[in-house]
Amino acid sequence: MAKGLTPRSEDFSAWYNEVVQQAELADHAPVRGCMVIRPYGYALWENVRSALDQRFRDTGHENAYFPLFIPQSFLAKEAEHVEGFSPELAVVTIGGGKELEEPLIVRPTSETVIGHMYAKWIQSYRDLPVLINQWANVVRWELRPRLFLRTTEFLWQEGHTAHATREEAEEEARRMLEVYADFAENEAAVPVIKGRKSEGEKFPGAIISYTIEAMMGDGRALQSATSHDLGQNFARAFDITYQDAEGGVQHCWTTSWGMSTRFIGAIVMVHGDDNGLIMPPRLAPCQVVIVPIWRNDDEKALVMAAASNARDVLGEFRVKLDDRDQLTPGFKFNHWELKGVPLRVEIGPRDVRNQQVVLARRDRPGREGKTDVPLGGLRDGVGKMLGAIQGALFERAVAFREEHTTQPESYDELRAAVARGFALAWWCDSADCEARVKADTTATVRCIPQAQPEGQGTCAICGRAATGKAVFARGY
RNA sequence: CGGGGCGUGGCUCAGCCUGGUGUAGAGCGCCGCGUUCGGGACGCGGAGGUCGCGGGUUCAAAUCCCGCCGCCCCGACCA
Repeated sequence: MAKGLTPRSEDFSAWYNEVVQQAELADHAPVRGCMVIRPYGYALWENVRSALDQRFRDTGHENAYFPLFIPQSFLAKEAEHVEGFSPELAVVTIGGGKELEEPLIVRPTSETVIGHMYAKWIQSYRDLPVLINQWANVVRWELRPRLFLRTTEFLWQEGHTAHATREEAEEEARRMLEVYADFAENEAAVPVIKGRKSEGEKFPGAIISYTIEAMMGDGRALQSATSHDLGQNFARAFDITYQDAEGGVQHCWTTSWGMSTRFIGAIVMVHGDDNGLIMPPRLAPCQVVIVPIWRNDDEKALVMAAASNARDVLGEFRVKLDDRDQLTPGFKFNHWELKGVPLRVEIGPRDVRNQQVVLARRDRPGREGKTDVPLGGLRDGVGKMLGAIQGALFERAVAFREEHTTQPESYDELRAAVARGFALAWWCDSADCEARVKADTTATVRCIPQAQPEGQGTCAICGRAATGKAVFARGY
């Protein structure tokens, strides 16, 4: 076990805070609730960003940038929206030393400004659909901040689209949910449940909110991305209209969807172990670290030559040669394990003699994860093993989720189930039952999964006829 | 906002209860030199602190009293 790192089983929350800071992903900023994303954490975010951005482009979206400041009056135009966001707004009242005529909101999300602009830009059905994404920072004055999971300012992308018909908008919202799920599972190795938010949990101003929910290493759920069908709510509020082919004037149908730096927290909490982070290879800032081992200057020359050669051979991967000569190999092993580098290449005099290296997998601690690989097969071996680690992390996360998911029939069973993980339970879709669970257990309806079982049941809370199965869990 | 905890070198903390031990300590980290290096090395030398801030009590305050500020953790809110 890592020195100075609280075991996950002892205090998951302490483990999380320690690993985020010790692995140098992020640090607390001087302003409460704000964080500094350090280079290692930012590199991870950049990899998340590229993988998502490519998917957005592939689905026809373009990037743009809208302003940080929003006139206060804009927020008020959509009733649910203003009600939902008012408590957590940062408001600028002074600019250039003078009190502003109208206070400015620091954007908590951009539906309103973007809606305002879309109203200007959209005239005809020929202008539709508008498919825009922006990468930006937003500010929400949250009550209890936690690094990555809930910070006052955070980074995200927010997609905003406008369509001619309800069906198109609905299709877009669902498409982007698929994009998020594909990203989460295939890039981050984080298995997710696709579903719909309950009425009480949906985005302020949306008619339907879709979500992907992931299980963290303590059995709690994290909403990892959302995609909203906004119906015509914002189009009406901001007068986003178009003229159709028949000459009539119609309101657009809009969507919005986002994934944030919060997802970094999911990567940490899904894969990490008592030795620190485990980065999924496809997103890892550093995929392979080479640790040279020597006893004297002669060996050092020999080993360093082999090590830098190995680095060149592995040029297609994100590789680092740790040539710091004041640190022992054992220290470096632990250091890079804390940082979650998926694969380590050890090269010592013995390996140089044998024309081989030792590969050590981060996801299998100790000797069990080590294999000898001949130099000739290094490049292929590393490629294959990174793929194997990516797959193993996903499988492990799926297995963990299955182990911690139960299908309660009774209310007592449901209460027990949410204490240790997900409860997939029949639910009558009533807010009363949802509120009762929340009051008794702090768990909420995380989503109503797309994949619904055959047959029918009765609500595990009230016993009335259920409308479907829902995932109940404690969330972040 | 409710509950709990904490502010002392870069980090983690001891010292405070019962004021005075003389230049305020430790471990880790950091700097220099040397020996080491296949799972968190060691020796020697060194740098670094207005004890969160402001008052008060006292011959004397890190220590006692009052006020303030900040941070962390748990809950309500939330991506």
